[in-house]
Parts: sequence; structure tokens; C-alpha cells
Amino acid sequence: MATAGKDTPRERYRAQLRAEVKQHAWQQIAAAGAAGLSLNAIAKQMGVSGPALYRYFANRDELITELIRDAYRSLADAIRTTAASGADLADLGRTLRTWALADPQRYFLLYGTPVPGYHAPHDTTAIASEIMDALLDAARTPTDTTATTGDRPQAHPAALRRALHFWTRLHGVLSLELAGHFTGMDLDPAELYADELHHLTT
Amino acid sequence: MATAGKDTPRERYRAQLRAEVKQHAWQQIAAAGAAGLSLNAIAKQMGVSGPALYRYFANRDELITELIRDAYRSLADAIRTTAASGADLADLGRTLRTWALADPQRYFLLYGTPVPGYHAPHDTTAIASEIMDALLDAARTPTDTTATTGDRPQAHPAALRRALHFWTRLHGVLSLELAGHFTGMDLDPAELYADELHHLTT
DNA sequence: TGTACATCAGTGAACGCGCGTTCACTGATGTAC
DNA sequence: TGTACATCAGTGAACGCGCGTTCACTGATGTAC
Repeated sequence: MATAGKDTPRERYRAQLRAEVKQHAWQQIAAAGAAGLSLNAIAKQMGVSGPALYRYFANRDELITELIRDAYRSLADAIRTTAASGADLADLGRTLRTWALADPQRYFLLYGTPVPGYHAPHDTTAIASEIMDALLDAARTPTDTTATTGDRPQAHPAALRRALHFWTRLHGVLSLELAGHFTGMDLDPAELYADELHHLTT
Repeated sequence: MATAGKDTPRERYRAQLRAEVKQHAWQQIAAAGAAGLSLNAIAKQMGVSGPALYRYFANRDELITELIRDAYRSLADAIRTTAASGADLADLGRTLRTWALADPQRYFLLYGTPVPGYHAPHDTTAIASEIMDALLDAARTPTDTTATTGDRPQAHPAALRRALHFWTRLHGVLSLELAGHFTGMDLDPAELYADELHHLTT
């Protein structure tokens, strides 16, 4: 797979510049949230005129969609890499937290307040369910064998429940922590997180 | 208490108009998120010129802060009313969900993606901890008596843990549900929520 | 009850800003013979 | 290897927009005697 794009020097240059734009976009999102993302501001930061960026992105929306896609990809990769090394749910939980803390606004871009009216394109939701699949996989224990109705493997109800709890509970702690809702509460978020993780895996 | 404001006809008129502005503000937030809130747009919606609103709010930020304050107040009231009628944690959980579903964007205004740089004024955080206090109160069971060190009542560790789990877990399910992350997953969020609530109270 | 004055609500014009985006153009970089 | 042409990156000017906010002003509403 991979949408190649014939490896000419020009194509390599395009790819590099697109990457550079995204990099500045992330910086800007980290500084002011996704709402404050502006193509013109990125252009200025890159020492280039505003319209120049339209060679690389059709419009602002396409850039944001790309960022969302990349973020999902990044998380999915992190999760799958951890899972591939024979890790259990607890390890996945730690991976999730590390990934989220590395760039809180990136986490919020995926799981934060939705912009009313925006609908994610199909492929991003596909990656999102890829993540869910990895969780389901890790949530399966030796005791619950996968029931196969027909030829489509059905997730075991117990595994599904474990995966959902994993997701919702860790997101609960994580999003409140990243939003700063624990500050001034004399409380260590890492401990709280570890505590939930402990409940989930015993 | 209550910042009265001498009850002249003019004062009543002011109060009513401020309320009307806020009402339109909520509509606008529901439609486009808090980032898309504009004083001019509200003015137009009210059939009044833009600058007119500056009689009632010093600026855009003050309006938003007021909305946040009102939202916290509203939630705190809902929680305390439920708690006052001898309810348990499960009832509080149902109250929380009802309140959140009534206006998802209002919920996100309090617990959603934070705007980098924005710091809530003291009194709003005070209301936030009022809510936490109510939770702590309800999380206390007959078995764990309040340990009083000095004259300041210390929250019992077990009660604190219960209250935190209540908060983070329900927020986890709720925020993912409101953000639409369960759509297409063939899953009833209400059930998931009830399930978590069940775990919390048994 | 009537007059004189102060207070306040709302207006319209204006300022400066930054945004997304289009367009006609120049100059450099690649491609074909 | 050199020339002719096509492709593409980036520019600057421009459009239209909506935003927050200030200001000088008008007309209505309340207050004091």
C-alpha cells in the first residue's frame, strides 16, 4: 500500500514542505488550540507568502483533516507497536498516557470537544476503529475464546466490556488531567491513572 | 449574599437584557461551539447594533466568563438539590448525565478542551470545588467516619477515592458519548453509563 | 404637577485587524528532442 | 550537449468578510426641587 507518489526530486520537495507546514501547524495548535489555526500565520512563520501554501493544501479544512489523520495514525502505531511486543492491557494504558502527555492538544484534537457540524472523513474513523481492534485484541484473556458466528469473528462480550472500560476510564482521568481539572487538588494524576489501570487489569 | 443591585425598573431591565444576551450566546455556542461566539452576531440576532451590548458586558471575555460561571452554578445546583433529597451516588450520577445531555456544549464549556492560556477566575473554581464537596459528601458511607485533624474535617481516603472514580469514570463515558465517539459502534451509551454507575455503587 | 437637569440605552460611523481564498503573473526547475 | 517548451513554486495585489472595540452623538427615561 502507501500512496507512493513517484519519487522525483520535486515530489520529495513537496512532501518535505507539506511536513514542514504540519509541523508549524502543530506548534500553533499547541499554543492556541485548533480553533486558532491559521494558514496565513503558518505562512508568515515559514517566511513565505500566504497563498503559497495553497500549492500544498487545498484549504484550511484539508490541513486540519490531515492533522487529525496523522494524529490517529500516530496513536494507532504506538498502540500496535506496544501490542505487538506481547504487551498486556496495562502496557497499552501506559503507552496511551505517554502519547497523550507528549502533546495534550493533539490528544484533544482527537478526543476533545467536537466542533458542531464537522464530520470526520471515513478513513480517519477507520483508523479510530483500528485502535479499538487493538484494544479488543489485548482485552481478550485465555479464558474467553473468540466465538465465531459464521466466518466473522465476534468479539467476546467480556473482552468488549474490558476494552470499553479501558478506553472510557483512562480517557476520563487523562482528559481531566490534561485540561487541568486536578490542579490545586493535592493529587497526583499519575497515581490516579495507575490506580484505574490496576483496577482494569486485575 | 446575592449582589442585589437596587431593584429599580432600570436595573430590572438591565438584568433582563443581560439574560437575553446570554440566552442567544448559548444558542450560538450550541450551534458552533464556544470558539464561534461573537458579540456582533448576538447583537444582530437580537435586532440591535453591535456596540449596544457593551452597555451590558465589558467585552467578549466577560460574557464567556459569565457563561462559565452560570454553567458551574447550574450544575452545582442540580447536584446539590439531588443530594439534599437524601440521594446516593447513583442518583447523583443520573443527575449529572441528565444535566450534560440537556446541553452538550455547555458540558464541554466546563469540562472540554481547554483554551491554552485561558485561566478561570477564582470564583468559578470555587463553584467547581463546591461540586466536588457535594460528591465527597455523598461518597461517604456509614462505615468511614470523618477523621477530624484539628478543626478542619479531613475527607476520608476511601470517600475521596470513590468521589474521584465517580467523577473521572462518568466523565469518561459522558464526554466520549457527547463527542460522538460511540456512533456506529452498535452500543448504547446509556447502558455503558449505567454499567459504570453500577460498579461505583456496589 | 410641572419644570430643569442628570442619567442612561442605543445608534452609526469608524479603526485596525486578520482571516480564507482567487488571480494574473514572474522566474526557476525539470523534460523532450 | 544544447535548445524549446511545459511544468511548477512562489509573489503581490486584491476581494469580501466579520470580528472586537472606541467614540461622539441622539433621544428617551428617570430624579430633584
